[in-house]
Amino acid sequence: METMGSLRRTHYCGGLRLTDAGTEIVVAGSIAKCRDKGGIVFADLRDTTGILQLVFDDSSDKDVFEKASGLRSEYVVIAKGTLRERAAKTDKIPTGDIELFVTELRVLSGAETTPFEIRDEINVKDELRLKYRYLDLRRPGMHQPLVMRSKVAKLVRDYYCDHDFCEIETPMLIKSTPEGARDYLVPSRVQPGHFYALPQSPQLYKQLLMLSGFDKYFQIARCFRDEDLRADRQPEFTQIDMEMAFVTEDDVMTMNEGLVKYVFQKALGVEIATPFRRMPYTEAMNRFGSDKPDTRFGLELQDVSQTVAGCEFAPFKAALENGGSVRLINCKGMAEQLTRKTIDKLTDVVKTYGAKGLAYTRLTADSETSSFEKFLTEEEKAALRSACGAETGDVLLVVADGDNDVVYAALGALRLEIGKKYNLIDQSVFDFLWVTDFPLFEYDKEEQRYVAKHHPFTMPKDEDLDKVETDPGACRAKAYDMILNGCELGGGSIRINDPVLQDRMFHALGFTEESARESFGFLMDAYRYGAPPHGGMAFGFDRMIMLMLGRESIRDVIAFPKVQNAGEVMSGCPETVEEKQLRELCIRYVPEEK
RNA sequence: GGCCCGGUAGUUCAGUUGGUUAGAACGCUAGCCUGUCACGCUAGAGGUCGUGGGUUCGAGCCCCAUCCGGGUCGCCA
Repeated sequence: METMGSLRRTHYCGGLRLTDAGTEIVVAGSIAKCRDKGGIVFADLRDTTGILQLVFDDSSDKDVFEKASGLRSEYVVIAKGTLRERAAKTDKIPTGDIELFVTELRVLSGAETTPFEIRDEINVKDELRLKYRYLDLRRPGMHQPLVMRSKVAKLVRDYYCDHDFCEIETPMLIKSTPEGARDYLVPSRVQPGHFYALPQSPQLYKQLLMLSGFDKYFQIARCFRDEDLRADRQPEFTQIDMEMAFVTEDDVMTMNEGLVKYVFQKALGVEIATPFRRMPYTEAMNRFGSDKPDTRFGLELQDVSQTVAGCEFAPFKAALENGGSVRLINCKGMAEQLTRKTIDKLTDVVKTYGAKGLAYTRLTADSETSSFEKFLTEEEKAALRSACGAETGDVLLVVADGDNDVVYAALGALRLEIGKKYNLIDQSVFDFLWVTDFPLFEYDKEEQRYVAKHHPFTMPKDEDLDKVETDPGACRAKAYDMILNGCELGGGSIRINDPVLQDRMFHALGFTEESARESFGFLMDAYRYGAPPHGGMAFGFDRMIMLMLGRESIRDVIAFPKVQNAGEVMSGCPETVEEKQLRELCIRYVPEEK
């Protein structure tokens, strides 16, 4: 192993071109691959910008050539030499026209054989990649998302700062509140038996900053939620969080359309048309069965409850009697693709969302098969087919349930499944959309009460103000979500700035005076001293990067992600701690069972 | 907490109705090779079949339990 001696890097690999030929340079990095031909040695040098071929032959210094023969993958080197045009060029890498004829080589570190090859094309299990995350991150394809994160974070700061926003940090150790996601708890040593929570979002603090007169706030904030993971959900994640005073829904939406337009233009060179389309929540649910509809393809839902009312098919009858609905998707011209066997598989899909089954009618050129039409009269059958525009070649997929949420969830998921499976989705577009007019409350069947759909500080629509007590289910909120390609990119709302209205909200949510004060007393007090109207939103930063780069997993855009059990395989956390640490926190030590 | 999928050489995988010495490719090691770039040729090393029980004359294969990873439902104001 050698030191760098007097050598210092003068250039990075990736940007060198034929026009640089003839210059003497020093490059540094890792050996990606050696090709030792005996009399001539080629070595690909990789740094964070790309790859440059090093070359050694019998005109090389003898010691240098010997050193080159001993190079192995992932050795760390610094090399000085003359950049020259290649005798044999390649268009496989951007630097394929040139190579470095090395005159001085210093091997700064050896390397054992890595558990997997450091190349983009490899296919290795996630488990292994995550255990050796530092090696996984050496792959050029893994650099891209982290570089993009950095770039986008800067653009976000530029945009908001240019619009007079102030970036303010809020605490990471905060009070635990019972509403919403489960908190990560942190025990206090100084106050035994007392706990902090890690923030699920800077929500309350940013609202307080508004009534402190900061007017426009933003923060790129780490957030924590102790809930189960998904491909697009990590327990520790980053939000672009913002809030503005003296604004309406339109103002917040316009400001953030501008942000997205700016970021996509500067970071990807993609022009996004603004303003975005807007779709009320009820329309999104009725047409797409989802509050984050993927509007890049059709297969919209149709409500046929009226048409089949009175028919004798038991599942339809039961659904309608229980206040639910019968809805279907007409898969136009897909009768050949959606075979009986395929429909059986799709039935399993809807069942995971609580549907009891999937009724169908399949109209091929030579036959008409249906799981339910035999229970309908000829008139009812004709009425149903005409209501949904059924023609030869179509397949009707029908879900009926007494719970409309089940019908929406099942058909919404079915729609996505078919769209993905049969490539109906245009992958080349960024399809933005606002979903607006969310319900203020949703009924929690388990707790038998209304809970806040967004959060308890969300302002009701002006025209629904009197429904907060009388008809909570019909009460709409000044809340909006930004949807990109069927994913929730961000969401927000106008907040309640009237303490009286806030009291009514807490009351409607089933809080007693005491329990509301217990959790949110400081906030309620704050609003008594004068608060401007304000609202804002938050974006999932990780998810944004993921969607910008078309990645499948959120783990790809996070340097050191957690796995499904919320642990981190590389370091092995979470881990038990020493009894002494627990005693300091007055937490009883429970030895591990053998 | 539920459901589904996976765990066999360093890696990715194959492994028949349970049957002799568990295979391939890539990687790795050694030798040869002066224009390679998925270099080529020759030879070689490399395996507690995730773990623990059980069934059996015999288990990579069957059964039970368990651990690890992935997807998903619930959950995620």
